[in-house]
Amino acid sequence: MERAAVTARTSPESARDIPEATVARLPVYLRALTTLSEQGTGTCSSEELAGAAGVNSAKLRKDLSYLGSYGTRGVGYDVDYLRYQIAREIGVTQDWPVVIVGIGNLGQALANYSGFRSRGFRVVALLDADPARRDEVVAGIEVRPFDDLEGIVREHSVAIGVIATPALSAQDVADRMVACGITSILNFAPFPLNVPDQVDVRKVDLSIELQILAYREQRKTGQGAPA
Amino acid sequence: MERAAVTARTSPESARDIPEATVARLPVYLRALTTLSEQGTGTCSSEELAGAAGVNSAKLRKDLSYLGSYGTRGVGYDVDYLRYQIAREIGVTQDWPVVIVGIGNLGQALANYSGFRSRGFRVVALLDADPARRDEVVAGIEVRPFDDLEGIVREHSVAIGVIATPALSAQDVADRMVACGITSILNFAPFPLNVPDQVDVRKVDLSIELQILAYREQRKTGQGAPA
DNA sequence: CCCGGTTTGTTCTCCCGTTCACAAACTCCT
DNA sequence: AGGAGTTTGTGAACGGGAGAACAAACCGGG
Ligand SMILES: NC(=O)c1ccc[n+]([C@@H]2O[C@H](COP(=O)([O-])OP(=O)(O)OC[C@H]3O[C@@H](n4cnc5c(N)ncnc54)[C@H](O)[C@@H]3O)[C@@H](O)[C@H]2O)c1
Ligand SMILES: NC(=O)c1ccc[n+]([C@@H]2O[C@H](COP(=O)([O-])OP(=O)(O)OC[C@H]3O[C@@H](n4cnc5c(N)ncnc54)[C@H](O)[C@@H]3O)[C@@H](O)[C@H]2O)c1
Repeated sequence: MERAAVTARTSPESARDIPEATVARLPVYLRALTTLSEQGTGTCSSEELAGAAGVNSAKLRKDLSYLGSYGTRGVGYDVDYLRYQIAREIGVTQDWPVVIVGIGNLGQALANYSGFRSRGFRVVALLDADPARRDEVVAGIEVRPFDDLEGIVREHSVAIGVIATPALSAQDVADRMVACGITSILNFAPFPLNVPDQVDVRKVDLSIELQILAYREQRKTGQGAPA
Repeated sequence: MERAAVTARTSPESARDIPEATVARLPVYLRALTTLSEQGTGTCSSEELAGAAGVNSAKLRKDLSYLGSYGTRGVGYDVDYLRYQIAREIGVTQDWPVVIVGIGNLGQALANYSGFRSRGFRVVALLDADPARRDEVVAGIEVRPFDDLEGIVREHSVAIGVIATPALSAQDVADRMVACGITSILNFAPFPLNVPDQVDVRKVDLSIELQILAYREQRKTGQGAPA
């Protein structure tokens, strides 16, 4: 493995570079472990956990092996211990401040979602360019003008921004975010954002998901049109 | 590849099996082409289209080659012609009826989203188990009891269902959907659905997206904690 | 102390997707 | 008509991820 050299020079504790695909599954394991823990399960095998997470057990074990050797052969994994290790690896042991820009249909739903808070994300501000939206209070947070972005980002050291504006505004918003020092963006607008290399963007595009389903659906029915 | 046999029996025109990854990008190209068309662009090169879609031009050409040879060497692609070909391949030349179950924060945002309609998806019903939600009208559509699912699915030949209920209800809802004949599910609840093989599920998990960003963010700052 | 049963961690192989690079094909200008 | 310039479509090399399979490690009982 030629990556051994690189791995060796990184910092001592848990800093090996984890494959992209594995990183995307760790949150799923985390959630499954939380559920198991709440059910009072103290220990679980890779088979059980894989079942709860909806993945193959071999894949699960391989994924966990990137973090280190946290299991015990012949026994399994200690639920709470493993949960903490994954949480620490992902970085959700502490709170991440987040700003949401674009408080329309989707932005309001996001602001109202309790699942973010419980997973280590704290919405510190809701921003919207529309003056009519000011003074509105969504999820107990006042909607503020978009120009307040820079001040808020500095004050709370915000690193993560969420874009829920129309597609046409998305690039402008992203540019402003980057200028303020935000380095991670979750984009709901159907527009391919152009950002500097050091800035990470993840996009969520609901229409695309439906279109993928439509494609498969069409093939199932022998490309017949729906009703 | 053992799936070749299956492919062979499908109908003659444009029924090659397209790689998963390509299918996921076709909607992106479709949107980029629509934008170009609205701007009055009649022809575009793979380089231009790739730029508008945010991908590599080589990848774009390879993706399009799975559909057939719709370009002209030395010239490029006819925007409207290519757009139609992709739309036909995906199956969005006709309307797909869709039901949304769970009309809470997220379900309401989805119901109000105009982008689905314009991309070939028609919300035929909003369903919720909470009696308090009945008689509410969201996006001009009346919220109906969950038990109406079967009748609606039959009446409109619905093949695609969207789940926006809490995680604990998601599996029940999915089971009911499958029992009614729905064969494609878009799941927003953070729960790994268990469905028969012939049913396609795509999940959208917003918390996971944020957690992936948090992981990368943590590595950027030398695993330091945020403010 | 030893042995059978269990489960992890890892190795190996295969497949899918990405990217490079280039020949084939087309246009336009002379 | 021919050649220069442009752009597509694809063959081939490469890297990463999925899954099977197995050896190493652990537990408990005798
Ligand atoms: N609603 C959904 O379910 C849904 C589904 C899929 C995709 N999307 C996408 O998510 C985005 C938001 O959707 P929506 O339905 O909430 O739209 P919306 O029109 O309800 O809300 C958009 C909000 O963004 C604000 N805004 C516009 N320009 C801005 C700017 N430059 N700076 C700050 N704020 C600005 C508007 O004032 C408005 O409040 C869109 O890009 C849409 O395509 C939404
Ligand atoms: N709101 C968000 O932005 C957001 C973000 C990420 C994930 N999610 C997920 O999306 C789902 C919905 O989120 P939400 O914020 O809209 O929740 P919500 O509580 O606002 O709405 C859930 C709705 O589902 C209905 N419901 C419950 N059980 C049902 C059943 N068995 N059949 C039919 N309807 C039922 C409830 O009556 C309620 O109206 C949740 O699983 C949540 O984790 C939401």
